[in-house]
Amino acid sequence: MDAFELFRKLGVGAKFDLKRFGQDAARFKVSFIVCSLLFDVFCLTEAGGELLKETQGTGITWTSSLDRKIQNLPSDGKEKSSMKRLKHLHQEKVNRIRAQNRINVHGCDIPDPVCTFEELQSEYRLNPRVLQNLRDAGLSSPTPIQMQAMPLMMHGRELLACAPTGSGKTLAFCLPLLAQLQQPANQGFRGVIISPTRELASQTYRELLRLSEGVGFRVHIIDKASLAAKKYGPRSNKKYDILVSTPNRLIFLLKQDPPAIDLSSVEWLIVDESDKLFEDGKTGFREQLATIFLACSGPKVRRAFFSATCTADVEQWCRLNLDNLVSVNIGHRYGSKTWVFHLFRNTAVDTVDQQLLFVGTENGKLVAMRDIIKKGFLPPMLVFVQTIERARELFHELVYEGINVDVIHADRTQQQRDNVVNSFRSGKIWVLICTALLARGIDFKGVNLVLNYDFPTSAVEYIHRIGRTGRAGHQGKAVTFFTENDKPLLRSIANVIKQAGCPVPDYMVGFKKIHSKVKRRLEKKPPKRSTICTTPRFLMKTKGKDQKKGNKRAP
DNA sequence: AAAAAAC
Repeated sequence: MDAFELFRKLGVGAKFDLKRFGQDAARFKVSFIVCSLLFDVFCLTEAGGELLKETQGTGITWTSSLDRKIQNLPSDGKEKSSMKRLKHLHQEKVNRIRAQNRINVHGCDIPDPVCTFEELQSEYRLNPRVLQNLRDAGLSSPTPIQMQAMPLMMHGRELLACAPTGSGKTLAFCLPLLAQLQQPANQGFRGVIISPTRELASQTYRELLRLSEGVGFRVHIIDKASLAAKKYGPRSNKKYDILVSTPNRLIFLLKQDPPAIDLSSVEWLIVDESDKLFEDGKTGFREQLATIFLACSGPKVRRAFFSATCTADVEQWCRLNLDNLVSVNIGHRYGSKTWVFHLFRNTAVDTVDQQLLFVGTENGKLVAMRDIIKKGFLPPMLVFVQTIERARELFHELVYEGINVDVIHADRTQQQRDNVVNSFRSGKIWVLICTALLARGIDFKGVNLVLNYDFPTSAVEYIHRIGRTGRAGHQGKAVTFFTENDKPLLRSIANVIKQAGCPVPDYMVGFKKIHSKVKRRLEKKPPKRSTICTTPRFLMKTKGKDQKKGNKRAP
């Protein structure tokens, strides 16, 4: 592709809502980010023509590193100054590509973004078979996060990457992982990917299998820790390359005596949904992650963190602990106080039509739910509730409605969980009731509606839930029920919806921020959620009492 | 606050 063609393509894709941009910039403190962006917009409109002429003459393409080209030029005085000019022009182009794709980078010596997958082969020696597998999967050009994260990983840079739900993060780390490992080797695992749920691990695993088909990489997933202990133990032949796992299964292997797995050859440790895996506290993931970090003891280990939402905590940790960190943000990042909020629209969330629906009370939810079913809806639909118990209850309420409905949560057996996911993928299940288990990372093709039956407890949770629809540029819809009880949290979610460009009643965003005192009180005394049930009260009470008595009498 | 994560 020559410079002209690319310039044209980039020009067509450019859409800056200058009016909105101006308002936002005025409303919030203008930072260097705004300045650099305005500069790029200026370059795009004013300097574009001149730039085009110059690059056409030199035959420089976007796809190769300019420095190398410059080295090949003869270096008398005249050439030298034109070299400088070229270098400058090249930097402007790179800046513009980043601005147009909303790629924000932070760090030193950052490689240029790639604009095509082919560059991974020409510049970074990606196996041509992997490229073919990509084409077979119908993937033609990299998404913004892939454009920047892939060359970074190819240069062995440790990174913290934040990009919207459904914007291709999995591919953004799988491709460079395959490219960096070059070919299968018999020295034990060289790549490890950690996921917060088994469902996500298995999805990533299958994605890796598909990408590496015909290349011979041995990709593994720990599906049963006891079996895996034999497979990867000290006596094994080490014929494996990449491992995908949830934290505890891996730790189980590490804690055997002697350890049933050796991670000392790991070159890449990738933490998917990193803010989730950084969750602290007694039962949080953080300690588990720390154990895994320590086990990857090799001198060559590099680490990469990916998520749609990034907490200040993760960012801080990365700044302190990673080597020459680069952070990449696509659009703007939620959950970090250090970032300038509200400047961009989140591209993934742009593709989701988001609605808030007042249903009055707990009972109103069931009425509204039945109404949606009665009116007819376009399956598949994903329904989020807050607890396992409520997932069960809602399932029992809907199972007689004459629709194909099922339920998934961590209390179901692995077999049941796998079956449910498979049937939902194949379309056998129309309505799937779920807990936070499915909130992150899961890529169901063509979910038409995400229904938040229970109000999400945070904006972050909301973003991940509704991110199950509207993926990879497709259109999706999300409806969120709310009752009187949910009003304290309404403001933050209404703001997310408003930023995404969906209409929200003014009074909602006008709600006062809840004071930390009030918040604490709410945390101590969470509003008691009634159960989901249509059985008349008097029947319930009798049944409940009887059960309790029975329990007490039992020895 | 709940959910998730080993056998």
